[in-house]
Amino acid sequence: MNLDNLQHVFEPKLVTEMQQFGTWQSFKEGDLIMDYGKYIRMMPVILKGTVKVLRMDENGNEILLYYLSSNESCSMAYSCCVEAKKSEVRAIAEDDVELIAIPHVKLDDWLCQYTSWRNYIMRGFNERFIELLKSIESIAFHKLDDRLVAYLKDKQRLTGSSVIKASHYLIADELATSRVVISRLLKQLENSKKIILYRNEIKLLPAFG
Amino acid sequence: MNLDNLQHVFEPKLVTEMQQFGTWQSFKEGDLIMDYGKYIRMMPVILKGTVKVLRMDENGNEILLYYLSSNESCSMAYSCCVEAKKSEVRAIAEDDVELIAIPHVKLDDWLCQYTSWRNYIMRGFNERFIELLKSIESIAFHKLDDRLVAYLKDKQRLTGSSVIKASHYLIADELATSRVVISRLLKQLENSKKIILYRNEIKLLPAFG
DNA sequence: TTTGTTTTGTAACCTTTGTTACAAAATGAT
DNA sequence: ATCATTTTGTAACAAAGGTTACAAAACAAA
Repeated sequence: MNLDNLQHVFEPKLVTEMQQFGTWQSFKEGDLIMDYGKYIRMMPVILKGTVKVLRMDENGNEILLYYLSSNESCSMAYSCCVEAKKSEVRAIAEDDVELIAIPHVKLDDWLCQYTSWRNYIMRGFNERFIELLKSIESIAFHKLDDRLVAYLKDKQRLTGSSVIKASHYLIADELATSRVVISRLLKQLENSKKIILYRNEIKLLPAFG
Repeated sequence: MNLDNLQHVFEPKLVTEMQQFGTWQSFKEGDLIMDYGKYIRMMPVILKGTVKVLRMDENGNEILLYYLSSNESCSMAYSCCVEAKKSEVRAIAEDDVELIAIPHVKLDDWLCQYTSWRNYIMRGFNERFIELLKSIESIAFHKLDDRLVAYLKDKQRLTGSSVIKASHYLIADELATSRVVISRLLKQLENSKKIILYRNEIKLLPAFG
């Protein structure tokens, strides 16, 4: 079990407790980690990989909320745990993911005992709030072309690669629009020499910024 | 100081501490309670009235995030407190507002000491997350006419009155669109006998739903 | 009343986004 | 190779929302 990263964030005693009481889980790319309506009894702390968090409405429209990477936690899960609420979001493994699921009894104990844990949790809440605010800003104030560019940059940052593997259909889904619209906008970007399009692949050129 | 409501939520000992360590503040309609970039050192617990929480982007576009009423807290403030962050939102008194501002040293103490406080805080986080998710859903998946209707219903519920006092301009601002568009949609609603328009006033008719 | 300000109504037009439909290209399976 | 499936390209059109411009109405102040 790879707990190296945790050592940098939490005190040794807490890391030991996490090993003791947490459940280690691993997921393959595309695996469903959490789904709408499922009861939440554990809070995940991500050790490795990236988790995609989505929101769907009644009509099946889905939109990307944010990504969680190593040492980040799903804060929403935490606040749900306390009252054993159902999930309001869907979480999918973006690549291979390892995490520790912390049972909710420990969550409260640690909050009192470990300052590092309390800070971690509060920082998580804050970061998640800001992500959601950014998401709202993006949808409310920016046009699709800007949002698409931001989306591609996000992927680039996240994967560390300038080659993005995704179909137009997937992108359309995550930006809550239609495939034709995305194809159109991508083609514009290609025409202005900022990207090159392949099947299931988009190469970001230097001019992309 | 009106702490009656608090008695129903928190144990007496905690209410006493809140009186002792909290700072009582009152605001008139329209007063600025919190603004972008200001440092947050206290967490407000609302005793009376309604607070409007807004988000603005770089270009000055503003959008309504949610309302906070009695016994609700600005959870975002909490998570900011811990690391003395700057505010990411603006909060305005929708009507006359009374609140207690809790200094952040006490926040942590109470988290350990009082289960009622911990639950209150976690419930707050959860409710705020859900509000933001709803907001995202609304913007991403619903057309303006639906959003406008939802907005009016919200105001109705909040004020307990079927007469909404607001200019088209204000509504446009809070829905992040332009005045002309709102006037157009309101006129449609009037034509279909669901509302009646006056200056600075919108009367919701029974047919409004 | 007169004047200035705010609010609302409306038309005309433009841009962005969404929809439908169909073809071509790439890929995978048999 | 042949066939089916997935992905992408593109055109044509529809709808929603944004913008500009101007006038009328309501209101406030002098």
